[in-house]
Amino acid sequence: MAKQAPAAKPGIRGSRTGRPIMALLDLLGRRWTLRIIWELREGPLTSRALRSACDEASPTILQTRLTELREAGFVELTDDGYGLTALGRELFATFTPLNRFAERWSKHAGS
Amino acid sequence: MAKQAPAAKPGIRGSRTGRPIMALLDLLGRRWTLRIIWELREGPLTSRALRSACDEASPTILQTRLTELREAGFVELTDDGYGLTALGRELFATFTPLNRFAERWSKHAGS
DNA sequence: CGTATCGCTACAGTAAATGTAGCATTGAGA
DNA sequence: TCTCAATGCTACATTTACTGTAGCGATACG
Repeated sequence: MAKQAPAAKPGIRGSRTGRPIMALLDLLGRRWTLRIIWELREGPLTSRALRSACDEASPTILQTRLTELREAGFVELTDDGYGLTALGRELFATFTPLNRFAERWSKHAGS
Repeated sequence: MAKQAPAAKPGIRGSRTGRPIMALLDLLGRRWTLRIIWELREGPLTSRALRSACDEASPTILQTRLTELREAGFVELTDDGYGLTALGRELFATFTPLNRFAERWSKHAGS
């Protein structure tokens, strides 16, 4: 699976299908991606603060994800650290209902 | 495939934090999970039809994800194949806005 | 200068996913 | 009954992704 530089979103599986949702699902379906967006919801965090928020995940993978998220236009690096862009906040807003769903889910399936 | 019954969600990172959203983000943030739910949106698929829909992903990992999704209560195996449960359809509904967002995002064109 | 943080990277080790093959079961057809 | 095809599912070697730890260069403050 050689990854050439495609015209669509670089390195994002499914981005060549012409179905943006596939590219988005692929990007979001990578480890820590959803979590990062979630942790940045209330404002920018420094790379190390983000790492703490993400349960001390490996800086290697956080850096990788942050780069992907920056290329996707969801995250930007400012003087205050990493923060969601306007687009990123829109994305976050789309899965805000997830939070309420998660609460219902946790009651449904025991625990 | 033995149904273990720990306090939280078995094998789901963050399920012990008491924040269901973390468990859900972890589950959804695994490769093919979002995609599987997406592909089942219009009705049940057999395991092999699902595999085709998922770009011929490895049956090993699809089986793993399907088991996780079944344990989470999002997917069930019926006579027609794998399908979303009522809960699974609710979950799908929460990220339906993602589709529209993805369209906007693709026009925004990152990087 | 010394120290402390920042963003970021190297690298060995481990976990996860892939790709291919195939098993056991079921049901339809000859 | 004996194929034949499709089902859900698994084995296993290879490849890729991620982890954990350490540390770099740059910047800032005393």
